[in-house]
Amino acid sequence: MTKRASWDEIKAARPDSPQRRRGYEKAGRSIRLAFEIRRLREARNLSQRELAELVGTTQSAIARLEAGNISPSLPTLDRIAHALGAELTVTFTDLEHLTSAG
Amino acid sequence: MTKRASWDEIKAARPDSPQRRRGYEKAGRSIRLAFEIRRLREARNLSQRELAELVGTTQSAIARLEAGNISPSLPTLDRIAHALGAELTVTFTDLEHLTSAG
DNA sequence: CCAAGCCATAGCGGCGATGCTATCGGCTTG
DNA sequence: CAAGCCGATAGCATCGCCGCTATGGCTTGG
Repeated sequence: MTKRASWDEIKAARPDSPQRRRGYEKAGRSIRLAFEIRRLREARNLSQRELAELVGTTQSAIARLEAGNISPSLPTLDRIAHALGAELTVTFTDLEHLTSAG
Repeated sequence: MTKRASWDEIKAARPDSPQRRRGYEKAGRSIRLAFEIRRLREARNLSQRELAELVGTTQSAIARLEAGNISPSLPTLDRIAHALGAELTVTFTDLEHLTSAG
């Protein structure tokens, strides 16, 4: 059975391999996160070195994150968030129930 | 200079190394994300194998994620979200401006 | 019983993120 | 100029996630 409803359409509408989106989406989010980290850090008047100490790493690691060229792991983001007095939130937003394909 | 305000207190109040929190926080979020993925997948009436195909991976990889024992990477979560018609959101919530230290 | 589909798990190789050291240029302060 | 702090970057080792194959247990249906 498996009444897949309109999911077969979605499958068909898939333009190219999912891997294509990888670099794209990933880069955008990384840059945004990098900005967020820097923003919060400077709001606290912390240097990269000081934040690194709070997080439990080194200055170079923080600089690398703020460069935005990589996709940080959730544990790393979590530790940084806590060190900055913030909270990391990761959520899935269901787009199907909103648009209902209309 | 660097008027660090009450941040020296936070430093001092830090009970143990940041690495201690690692496994703790990480596990909680991983389990929640695992649940979310499974919930969305079943809402679409997709098997692990079908979702794997949409994502561009294998059934075992999906099962591994839904097991919740690991901390998925953001690129992986992103691809899964898209395959499920959802959107991944990662944000920092600033807790300082809310509490203002009492 | 046998076949087919579902999910869980183990093992292995590859690769990206992380931790670390060291270095460099810029800026400020004596 | 010398000293000190700042941030960026390179190089390297290690760790963890990921992709993949293969297997086993479980249920459903002939």
